[in-house]
Amino acid sequence: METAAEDGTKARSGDSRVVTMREVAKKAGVSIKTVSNVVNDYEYVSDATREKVTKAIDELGYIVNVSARNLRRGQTGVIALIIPDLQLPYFAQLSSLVITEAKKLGLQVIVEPTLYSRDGEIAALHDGRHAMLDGAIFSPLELGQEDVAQLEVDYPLVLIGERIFTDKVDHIATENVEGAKRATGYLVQTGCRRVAVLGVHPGEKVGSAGLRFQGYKEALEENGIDFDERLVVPAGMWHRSDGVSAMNELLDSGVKPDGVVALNDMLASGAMHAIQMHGLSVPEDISVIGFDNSDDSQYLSPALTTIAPGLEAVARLSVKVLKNRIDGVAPFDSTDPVFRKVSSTLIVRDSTRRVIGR
Amino acid sequence: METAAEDGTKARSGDSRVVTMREVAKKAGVSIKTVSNVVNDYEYVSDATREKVTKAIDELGYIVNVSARNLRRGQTGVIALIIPDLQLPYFAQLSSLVITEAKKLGLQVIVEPTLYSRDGEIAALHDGRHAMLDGAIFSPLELGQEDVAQLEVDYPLVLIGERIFTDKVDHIATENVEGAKRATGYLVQTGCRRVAVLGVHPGEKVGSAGLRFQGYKEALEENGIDFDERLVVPAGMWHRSDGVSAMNELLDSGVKPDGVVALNDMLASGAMHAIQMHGLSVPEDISVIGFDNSDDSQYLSPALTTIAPGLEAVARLSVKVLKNRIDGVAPFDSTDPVFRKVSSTLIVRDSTRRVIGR
DNA sequence: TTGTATGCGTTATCAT
DNA sequence: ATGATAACGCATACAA
Repeated sequence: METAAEDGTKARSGDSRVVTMREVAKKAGVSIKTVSNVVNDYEYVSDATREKVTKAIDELGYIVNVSARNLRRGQTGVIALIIPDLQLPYFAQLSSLVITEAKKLGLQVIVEPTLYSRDGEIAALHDGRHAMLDGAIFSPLELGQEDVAQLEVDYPLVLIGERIFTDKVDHIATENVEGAKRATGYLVQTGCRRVAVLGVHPGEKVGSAGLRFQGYKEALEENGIDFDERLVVPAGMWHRSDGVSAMNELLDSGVKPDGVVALNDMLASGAMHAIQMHGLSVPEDISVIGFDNSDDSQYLSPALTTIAPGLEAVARLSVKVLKNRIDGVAPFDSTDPVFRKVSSTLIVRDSTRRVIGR
Repeated sequence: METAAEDGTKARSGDSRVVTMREVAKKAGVSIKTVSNVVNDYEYVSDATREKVTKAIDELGYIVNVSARNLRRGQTGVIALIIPDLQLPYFAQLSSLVITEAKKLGLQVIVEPTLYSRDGEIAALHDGRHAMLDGAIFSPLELGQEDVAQLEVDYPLVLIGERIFTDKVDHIATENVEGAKRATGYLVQTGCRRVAVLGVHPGEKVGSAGLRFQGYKEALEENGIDFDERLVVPAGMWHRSDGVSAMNELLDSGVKPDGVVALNDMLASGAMHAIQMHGLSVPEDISVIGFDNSDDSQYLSPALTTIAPGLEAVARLSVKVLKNRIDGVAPFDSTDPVFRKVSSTLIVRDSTRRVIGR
């Protein structure tokens, strides 16, 4: 790459400062193919030759021309990451991790926010731009059961996240039911008996709200605690202000919970605020647990106990599977789609009471 | 792009489903050059020819092979966005906007987080990978006055953000002094007379803390209010918990402020929490104003009045300047570096009292 | 206004 | 183990 031209014409036309394989070959006294072999870590190159070539490469400051390589290979080394919104902490964190993992495998990432639109998701999947991408990682939000056909694309695609509506595509899933179950179970362990849940989407089943709510119910059942409808508070959005409203509603209704499972950290943050505004304290009067382990959950007052969904593993696995599909190599070169569920972890901080008897 | 091969060998070798310009040319009964002309919106193509070609392109589903074009042009159509941390809301938002703007100009963006390391910033600037990028937008954090030489790179580079330590490089700056001045001035307009400031970095001048603190002082002076050292609270980090500590410190020290300028929204969020924990109310007892207009500032309780730094404009301008530098075209094809300051806006919400007399 | 021919830098096929 | 050479698909001199 060179400096922008200063005369208003095309840059980098004349000055051929770019070092090519040919020049390296000449300097090292070998053929261009040998240089290529060294650059691509071809096995059968004598140590002596390899050394000579490496030296020439260093001295000339040669770097491969990715465009030429891509043209020749029919690949680009670039993958797309299709997500609802880069500004949501959850996805910002995910993107950050995917970028890191991809870099390790020599892949670059184009982040493509669909901004909560079904059309945006479909466009991102079918856009002609995919002709220049090697594959994609897709976190669906709006696409539903009826859109399964949209996922049949002619390039390697890996699904990530909660929704499960097909077994035809590679999928790295997060642990929603189990995570919520763990959260709820932990509150019970600490002595909570009247555990409320915040952020439920009534009627929904396959989304994160539905799955997490299911985990909550399963935990109660396993612990022999009766389900109480009055402790269930819906919230369409999961922003902090929704947590405030939901918690206020609950407290003002007269039901007195001793624990709260918020379906994400923002709701938890809002809930703690509302509790404190009611003159109650967290965790002495009411324990609060969140979900996502968002970056600032540790900076809340008190620091939030929460469930970490294992985004690192999601990023690592999804990139690896995709890369294997692109290269057509093991271990993911079977025709069977990969399905993998990443386990969640409980992060204990100060918004929950200590476990009894410790 | 095609599906991953399923036999463990290289994908897309044999099946030549890829449509080339040659095929389009044949189908349209014109030369390959003419197709190229149409694809690249060359001016002098007769309408009839253009129509024929466009039709053939549609029917064949042709899309240009970007690798080939890049190889030929010596460009890649990809720029880097070098930022400290994608997980910080401010940078997540910025990235999102830059990606959007770049897309409009046909550019793709590789986001490169440097993770608060000076070495990371230097590496990002000088990495050999830049050979395959057309240019970069860089938001420095750790690099300082003594590193100016690091910015002399051989590719188009646009600086963004607060720190100003060279006039040799294109720079789109944000309005720190003016923004903080506006924030402080607004509190005074609403009747505040004892305005505290949270998050100051003592001794620092060129960073955002220094500049924003300067704005605070200038506003007091212009409004004829005495500067009171006891109302200045330092905070090394700008997380929510730092806001809590800083505000607690202030309130416990006995000084009674009637307004608080927090140097960012996180600090403001923490400050409101501390105020409310002290049994005081926002804005009745104390007004609070933040800085950054972060995505969730509107969801705090009460919704936060804050300063929006105009990130949209930063994104738009920086991408535009960079694109012009890459192409070597007007209006940014002069040899003089561009310097542009983006103005900030006051966003009035509920954490500040109403302006008197309204 | 359009066509012909050449080369961008690499990798892959065949030799040797 | 290494070399010669033909593509890959496109953009551009230059010619017509």
